Amino acid sequence: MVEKKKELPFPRELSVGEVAARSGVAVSTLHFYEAKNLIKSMRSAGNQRRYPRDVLRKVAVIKIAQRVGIPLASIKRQLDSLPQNRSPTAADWQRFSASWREELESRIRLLTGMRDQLDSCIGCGCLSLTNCPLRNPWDELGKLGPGPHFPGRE
Amino acid sequence: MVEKKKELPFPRELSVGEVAARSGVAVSTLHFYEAKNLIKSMRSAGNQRRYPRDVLRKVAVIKIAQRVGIPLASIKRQLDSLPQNRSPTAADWQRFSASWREELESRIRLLTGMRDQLDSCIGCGCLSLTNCPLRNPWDELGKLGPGPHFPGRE
DNA sequence: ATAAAACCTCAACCAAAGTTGAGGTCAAGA
DNA sequence: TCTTGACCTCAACTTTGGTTGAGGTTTTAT
Repeated sequence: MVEKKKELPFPRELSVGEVAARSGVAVSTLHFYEAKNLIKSMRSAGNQRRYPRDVLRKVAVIKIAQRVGIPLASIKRQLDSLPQNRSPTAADWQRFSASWREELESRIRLLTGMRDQLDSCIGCGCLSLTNCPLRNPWDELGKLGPGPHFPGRE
Repeated sequence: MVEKKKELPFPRELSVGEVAARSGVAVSTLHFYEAKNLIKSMRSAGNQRRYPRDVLRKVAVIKIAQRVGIPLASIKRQLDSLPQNRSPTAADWQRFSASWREELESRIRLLTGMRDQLDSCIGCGCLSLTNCPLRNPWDELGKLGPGPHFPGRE
């Protein structure tokens, strides 16, 4: 029996409007992401965008990474690192997730360090130009957030 | 005895280059801050900027607030709220410091909430479109960071 | 068959936080 | 005095992450 790939009616390709509606981003944003090579599309006979369903997950990943504070350029590098011969697996996304976690940890450490410094500044009435550690980020605070060198970020 | 204000040689007015050198920001940045009304200057006979020494503290405050993540427009609103009849006191700066602390707290709460969500995402292999709370910021995470409404921020 | 809704491209625009450059003036040391 | 360095203004450019609009085509529903 030759297993012909049938056109299943349900998981068919999505139009840009459908992706926008389902992912919650504007159509213009999808155009923008495509221009930036974060996502790509096939085209219909009449040149309209057609997306595989897995674009929804990609857009979700982009939005979450943005919420973590990762710039699109870095997200693109991460997406580019996915194997192109197959659809990304849960393990692939988990690698992303893990690296975001490191980024988050480091940002939290940095902010917490600042908050604690701010506490002593409140206490001592400082912000003084000579001795407030908040003045020069290269000191104690710098040590708190040298950053685990987020993949693909310079 | 009439107390004539003597020109003290030491705390004299500073040129833009001196302020740049001492505060660590570029001259162009000082111009920019002045254009945005964050700082102001007197002018010499030849139209060059002359700053009172206290501009150094103001610039320091701006830089620290920026490190906390506060946009210049909000910083300006805070600076504008200072009494203009006298030089800012330690108590004035402490109010700033306290409000930054709140801002920091709220950002830390937000990031921590995200990190914890991310943990469960790593655990469950999710990022799934249907059940990952990271997908819709309006849920649990939203509640973590309604923000104490940072003064002068909308 | 036709009209409305959705889509296309390309260019321009927005905000934030500055930087860069052109063309000209001011001030300080040799 | 004269030259160099520091300064002046104003306009344009940069980056990030998009949005808006004009002018034209495709798809879909009636």
